[in-house]
Amino acid sequence: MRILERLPRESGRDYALRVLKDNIVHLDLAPGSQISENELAAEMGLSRTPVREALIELSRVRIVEIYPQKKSTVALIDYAMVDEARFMRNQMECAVAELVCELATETDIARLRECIRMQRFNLESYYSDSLMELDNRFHETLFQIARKQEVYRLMQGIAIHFDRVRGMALDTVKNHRIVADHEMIVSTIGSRNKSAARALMEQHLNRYRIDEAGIRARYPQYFAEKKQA
Amino acid sequence: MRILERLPRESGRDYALRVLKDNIVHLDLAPGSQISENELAAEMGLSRTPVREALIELSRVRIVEIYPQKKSTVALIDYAMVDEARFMRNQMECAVAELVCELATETDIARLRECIRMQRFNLESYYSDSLMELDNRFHETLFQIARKQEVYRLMQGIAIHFDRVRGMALDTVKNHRIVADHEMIVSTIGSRNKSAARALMEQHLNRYRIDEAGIRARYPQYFAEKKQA
DNA sequence: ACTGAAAAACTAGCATACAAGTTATTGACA
DNA sequence: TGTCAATAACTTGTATGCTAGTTTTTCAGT
Repeated sequence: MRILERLPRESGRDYALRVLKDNIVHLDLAPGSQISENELAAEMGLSRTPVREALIELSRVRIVEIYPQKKSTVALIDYAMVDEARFMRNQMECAVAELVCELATETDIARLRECIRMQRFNLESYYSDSLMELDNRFHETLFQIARKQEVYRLMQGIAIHFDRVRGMALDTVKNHRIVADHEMIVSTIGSRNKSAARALMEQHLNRYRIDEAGIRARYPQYFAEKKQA
Repeated sequence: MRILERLPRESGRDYALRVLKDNIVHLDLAPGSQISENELAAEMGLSRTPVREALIELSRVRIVEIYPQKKSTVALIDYAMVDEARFMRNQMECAVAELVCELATETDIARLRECIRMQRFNLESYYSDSLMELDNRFHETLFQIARKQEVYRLMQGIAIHFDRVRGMALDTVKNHRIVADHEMIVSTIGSRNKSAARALMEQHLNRYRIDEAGIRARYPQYFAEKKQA
């Protein structure tokens, strides 16, 4: 497991959460692998309590499974879960895009353009690692403008299912395409064209579609059996 | 505070959660009131640990606010929060209604009709307390048919903000209206009419609109100041 | 070598003790 | 009576011990 640096005034619980999430999305804690409060606590230099609290929180979004008195595991990849995360994001982002057309002030739009400027800069300097971060910031800003920050937070909670498979995909998303999308979206927001904004957002989110079958073929042991309906 | 009966194999944490939620929505734990892990634990006959875990979970949906080393409080009513909960529900329910038109089998539709049958029975026998429960079951069934159960669970998490003000409203929703809505919705689902199902669902959810100003006037001390944007 | 039961080594849930920080109280002094 | 500092009484965060349940291991008996 990769142990991150603990931030200045970060609580033990938040630290444990951050470390666990990082290791889960990067597959250092493999899907299906068993995890133990004791071991994790020892590795992070904490006691069981904050680690346990973090695990409980992760189990709420079904990325960790706790079997009382037996064991806890990192959840296997369940495409039903991934689909729910994507579905929720699609619906909320599109609705937010429309709302932003109504609500955005000139200052708001300037903030969005600033996001995009940083993304462009990032593209040219080939630090493509952090583009995802800037991408997230752009979308979060949209939710802020629409006054739907809590919805964004909840969404991010289950988004970890999606993020985990995103990292496994072979064909990475073309980054310049993403930034170009952002520019068009902001432009339609500026012209207050709700239906266009929604349509562009829908198209934009579709770029993140991933090759489920390909990943499943390469890592069959990471996948849960499809449940019967 | 109202202490509920502990269920057979219910964990301490789940029990604490249930008791806390119940007391929060029924205002026995008033908005803004201070709560202490120690006191709550004593009242429920538990130790701090499970109570604390429950409080952490409630703080995730911002219905409880934890100020480390200072105090914890029941959140004041924040209409921004209520709006987010309603927004999320509206969007997801409408999208799910469309999905159900595609996915519902005859068996699924029979399940929905059974829900409605029980609601009708309930209407006639004037046990109107539990109609909300049956109403919830109907909507949850829709999410199950659409294979979006986790989305439903997340939604229910912040729905507590909405439920709390719902109980404070003077003019109660006309119950027979709700059941009639359900019947029309199922009927459009049966005919696979997506746009009609969405429209009916939107109309249906609008029946839950509440008189914000009226409640605020009666219970000003329960409300948070409006934040500056 | 195989079977099966006892025992040891795990698991997470819960209780409790302590630490670190904040607030309320007390009481001396002006 | 009023001020202010010491202190006591809270708060939540974390560590640790104990309980109850499950799994694994051990080892006797065949």
